[in-house]
This record gives sequence, structure tokens and C-alpha cells, in this order.
Amino acid sequence: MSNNQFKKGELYSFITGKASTAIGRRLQKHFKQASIEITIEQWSVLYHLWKEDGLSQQQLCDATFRDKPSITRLVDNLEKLKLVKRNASKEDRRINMIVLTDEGRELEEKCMALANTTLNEALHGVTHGQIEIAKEVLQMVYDNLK
Amino acid sequence: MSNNQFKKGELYSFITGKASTAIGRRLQKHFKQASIEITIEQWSVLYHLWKEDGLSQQQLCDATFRDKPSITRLVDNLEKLKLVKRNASKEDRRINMIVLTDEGRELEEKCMALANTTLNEALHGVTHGQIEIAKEVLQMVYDNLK
DNA sequence: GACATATAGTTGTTTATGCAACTAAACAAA
DNA sequence: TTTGTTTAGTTGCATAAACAACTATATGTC
Repeated sequence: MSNNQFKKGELYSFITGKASTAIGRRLQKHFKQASIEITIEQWSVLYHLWKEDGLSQQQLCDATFRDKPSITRLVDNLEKLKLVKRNASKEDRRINMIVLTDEGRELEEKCMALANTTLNEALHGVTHGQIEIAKEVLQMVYDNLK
Repeated sequence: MSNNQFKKGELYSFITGKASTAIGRRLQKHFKQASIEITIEQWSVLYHLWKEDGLSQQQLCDATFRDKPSITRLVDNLEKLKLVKRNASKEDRRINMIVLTDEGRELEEKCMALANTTLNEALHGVTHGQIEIAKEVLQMVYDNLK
């Protein structure tokens, strides 16, 4: 029962996610133009800390769909950039609470504005209804595979 | 004029492409289960060679949305695996024609079947109409940013 | 309390990405 | 033919991903 509606080239771009790759690159470009020297991967971690500061590395794994070594190294690099700090938890000494520095907090406004700009560029000419359906489909895809 | 229809968390997953990440990981898993020892990135190059053998590295860059160094190294690794070969072009000595080996050609059927299986898993419960709109939106996003 | 197991995080290895700087061949203009 | 420019591909570097193997702490069970 292999009767999905994808022709060959479409199958390719759906699997490889060329649209989201393009969005990521555009966002990265905007960061660079604004002299914000972080990667989109680092942004994706900061994003969750801006929503809720003081997450553990494990919580960041779950939030960003990465494994533990990936988060270890992203946090390493964010620490080098002095944007976050590892605070050992007092209740459970296994846990590092990742907290934003002042410098990390200061990036939020600019970065989120650039993310919104990027999305508006990406969705130029796409109707509200189309966006709603696309979001729904991508969520279903994610749920089907998780 | 920042009035797109994305709430915070949705913005995140649209930009980071968690759906396509999940599809890629699932396909990789299927390859592994079938003892096909290639990465999805390598698959993405083979995919275009299966459609048309003997592409130049530059053509592979355009087809896979990668820069030249990325293709140089993917071809390096595919050559190590003996799935492709670099043939210097006789008309233009700058160009490497990348051609499939017998072994590389043999992978096509299995890999494409696994790609289709993966997509069917991903799209379980999604209607034809929804898929069409999602494809359209992703194509528009890509066109807007390229 | 002691032992097994689960959880949180780190380190090592291979593969891949993007950017900058580079070499070599082709082409175009004088 | 010489000089400058474009095109194709490679190399070096920093960042990141996935997997396996590891350490340290916490927890559950006898």
C-alpha cells in the first residue's frame, strides 16, 4: 500500500525538507547582517530558555529534538559565548540548570524580531488558510513518526 | 508588518523543520534496518544520479541545495563506499562527471522503496487535499527565499 | 544498608554543513 | 599571446549531528 501522492522530485524535497533548510539559512543570514554571532542551532536553544529560563539539559533535549551529546556541546558553545551558564542543581546533583546571562537575555528581542521577519518573508503570498493546513500536516507528520 | 499566523512554539517548529528532521531520521533508521549502510545525505546525492547518471558536481550542488565543498566531501565518501566514480570530462577538464557504479545502481530499488514506505508512515491519516496544500506552501516558501 | 537499575550528563568517533581561501582550466578582450 | 574574469572543484576551519561507551548521582527493591 504505497500510494502516497508524491512524484519523484516532490518526494525528495519533502523528505529532505528543503523549505525548512531555506528558512534556517535565511534566519542565519539575518543574524549575520545584524551582527548577531550565533548559529540557528544556538538560537533554537536560546529560544526555549527565553520562554522558560533554567531548564535542564534533558529538558532542552526534549524541547529541541536533539540527543544529549548534541545539547552538551551546544551548551558548551553557548557558555563560551557567555550567553548561558550551567548551574548545578542543589536538589539533584546530576542536573545542570541552564540559565541565561544578562547578555543572553538581551538577545531575545532582536532575535525574535528577526525570526518573525524571516517567517514573513517565507510566507509571502501564502494565505492564512493554507498556513493552517500546512501546520496541521507537518504536526501530523511529526506525530506519526515520533 | 509582522502579522504572520504563528504562535511562538509553532514558529519554532516551522523554522527548525522538526517534521522533515523526523522524516529524515525515520528513513535513516529504515536504511539501517535493511543493512543499507548509507546516510540520508548520501542517499540524497544517489537519488539524483538514479534519475540521471553522470551529473557534474556543480549539478549535484544545484540539485541538492548544497555548496561545492559539501558535494566534494559527499562524493569523496560515496567513492570510498564504491557507489560512485569521478570521471574527468574530456570536453572540459574542470568537470568531474559523477557516475554510478554497478553497486550504486543496485541500491536504487531498495532505497526508493524505503523512501516511499517512510513517506507513507509520515503521511498516515493525511488526506490527499491536505498534502497538496502542504506541498504548495512548502514550494512557495522555498521560492520566496531562493 | 546493599545491589540493581534508571537518569543526567560527558567524551570519542564519523559524517556533514557553511564559509573563506585556494588551484586549475576555460573563456573573453585587447 | 597576454591579461583578466568566470567556472569547477578542493582544502582548511569551526560548528553541529548521531551513535556508542562512559561516569556520577539517584532511586527502587530485597
